[in-house]
Amino acid sequence: MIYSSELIKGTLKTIVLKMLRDHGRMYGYELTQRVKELTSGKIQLTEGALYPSLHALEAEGLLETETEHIGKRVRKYYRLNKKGTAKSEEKVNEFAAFLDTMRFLLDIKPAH
Amino acid sequence: MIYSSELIKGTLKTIVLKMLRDHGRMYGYELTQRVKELTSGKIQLTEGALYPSLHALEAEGLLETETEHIGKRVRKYYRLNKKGTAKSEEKVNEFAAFLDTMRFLLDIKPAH
DNA sequence: CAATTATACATAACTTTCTTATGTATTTGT
DNA sequence: ACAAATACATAAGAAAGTTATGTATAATTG
Repeated sequence: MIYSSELIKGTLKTIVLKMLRDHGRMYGYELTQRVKELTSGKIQLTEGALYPSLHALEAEGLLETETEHIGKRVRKYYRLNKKGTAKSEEKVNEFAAFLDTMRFLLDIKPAH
Repeated sequence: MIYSSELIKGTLKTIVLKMLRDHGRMYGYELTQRVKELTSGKIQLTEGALYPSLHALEAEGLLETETEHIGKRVRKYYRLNKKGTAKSEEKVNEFAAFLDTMRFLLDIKPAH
């Protein structure tokens, strides 16, 4: 089952920031693949959502970029800066608290 | 802390369907208050989101309504029908699975 | 007892954040 | 050779909220 996209909505930036915190520098396509792998295909980031989101995070001053040439192809790597690292922690913590509240509200049993 | 609204986005219908499954019939304002209470104010449903959402659920054939007059004021009660009850269970289960996936992806420790 | 706050509904304009579609181009696998 | 995968980007449209506004009645409080 791929989650209905309305659930993903609002969590994309959090996912990206966490992935970058864990893996150091990453490029867009890599992010889509890594998340797909880690979730057994249950969460699939679309490029139409991801690239604008990366641009937005960069514009917010959370990411640094470096471009690399792989053969004739261009690859754009993103990396968290200090502000981005702090934001990443903040976002994940906020989401964790949200999870807790929702688990209580919806009476969801903790996953063993 | 009130959760940034982007997180709530996509969960409103799930919350409403679950509340109705637990409490039987409820009216809109009551829903806002009940959710606020249960979450210690951390989730506050706005009327601008809730009423259209209730109308949509009704249009989807998941809810039955009855109007009651309290003094001179009108109150519109909503109740799950059979289809709505099934949908409520489905939505909560889907959200529970999503939570699990996100907990893994974001490496969030289970709450106590 | 006048004024504020709470109760109770509804809708419209706007914003955010996705999806879907489209475009370009290179590299790899069959 | 052709298809699929890699790799970026943007634009049109949809979904689902927020904020603002509107209408009323009931309860509370200085």
